[in-house]
Amino acid sequence: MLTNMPDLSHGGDAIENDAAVNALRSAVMRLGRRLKHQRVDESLSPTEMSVLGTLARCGSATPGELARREHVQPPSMTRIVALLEAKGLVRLEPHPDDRRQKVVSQTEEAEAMLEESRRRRNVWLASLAEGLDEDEWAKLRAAAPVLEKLAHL
Amino acid sequence: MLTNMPDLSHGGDAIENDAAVNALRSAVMRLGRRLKHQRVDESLSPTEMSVLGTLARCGSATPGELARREHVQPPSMTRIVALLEAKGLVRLEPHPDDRRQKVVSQTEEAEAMLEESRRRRNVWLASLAEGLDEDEWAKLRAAAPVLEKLAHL
DNA sequence: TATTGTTATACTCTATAACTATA
DNA sequence: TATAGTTATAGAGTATAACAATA
Repeated sequence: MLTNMPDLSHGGDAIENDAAVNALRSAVMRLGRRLKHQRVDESLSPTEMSVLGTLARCGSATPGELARREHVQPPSMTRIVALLEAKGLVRLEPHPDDRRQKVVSQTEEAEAMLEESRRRRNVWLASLAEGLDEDEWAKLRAAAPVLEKLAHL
Repeated sequence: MLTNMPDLSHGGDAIENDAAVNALRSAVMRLGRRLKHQRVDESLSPTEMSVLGTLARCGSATPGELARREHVQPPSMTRIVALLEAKGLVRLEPHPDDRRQKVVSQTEEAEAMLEESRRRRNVWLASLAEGLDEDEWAKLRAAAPVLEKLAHL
């Protein structure tokens, strides 16, 4: 009896890809938990950080866009944006064309905080670097953009 | 004023490594959320799946070992193991040498379920494959073991 | 009538603290 | 006295359902 592998259109690496996805899945879950603990700012959840990162890249976005981007339901994003606003990290303005929507953008405080957060992450990075050799780091650097693409595919 | 980069011992890729970690962090958070939704078995949490995966690789382990491996506190692992046992996916036996400890191992049902889960993941994989080219998959395959190493470093 | 965002509520997962049993 | 595991409890984060306002 033949194994039931997917018939991927681009070639014969289906089995290797499957093994990679297996490894990825478990690594992503575990790393996610560690990242939660390694929080740079104790008062900011991972998703809040991620939203700030998105705003830093995109400038501004509506709550709905942010919810889709972060793969979170709209009510959850309402709460997250409200918390960020209460901390003075985002600003909410009315949408110019559609009075149902709002426009969320980051404040100067957020920008400063992201800079500080980057500095602190470097400490964690340096401690991790002990355990990886240069070849492993190279593989990580090469895969990072692919993982990002995968995350919002 | 000089930027405050960490002084990594192995060479001059500190800046690239930092960028990679940034990308990794946000990708891991987002992918984690998507994986939660893409659950193969609706009744199994990501950590439960991860524990089964560990048992499949290691044969058996004590609750304490599993907790350390999954980066979860002992009480959480107690609950997870109890749920898995209730579903008939793991078996608990007394430790041969130490009557405080227990030995957790997977059942035949778990093995069958993991096989089915692998099959279903392939469907998801195939749909994702549309968005990645062969070069990107190659980078992912190369990085997968490094991510696993990072996850339990 | 469809869409954006919000409110109210409940659920899932994990953590901390206190406890039991064994080493 | 220290360690493995458990019980009880609380908290964080997210989801679903029902609703309001606007398109």
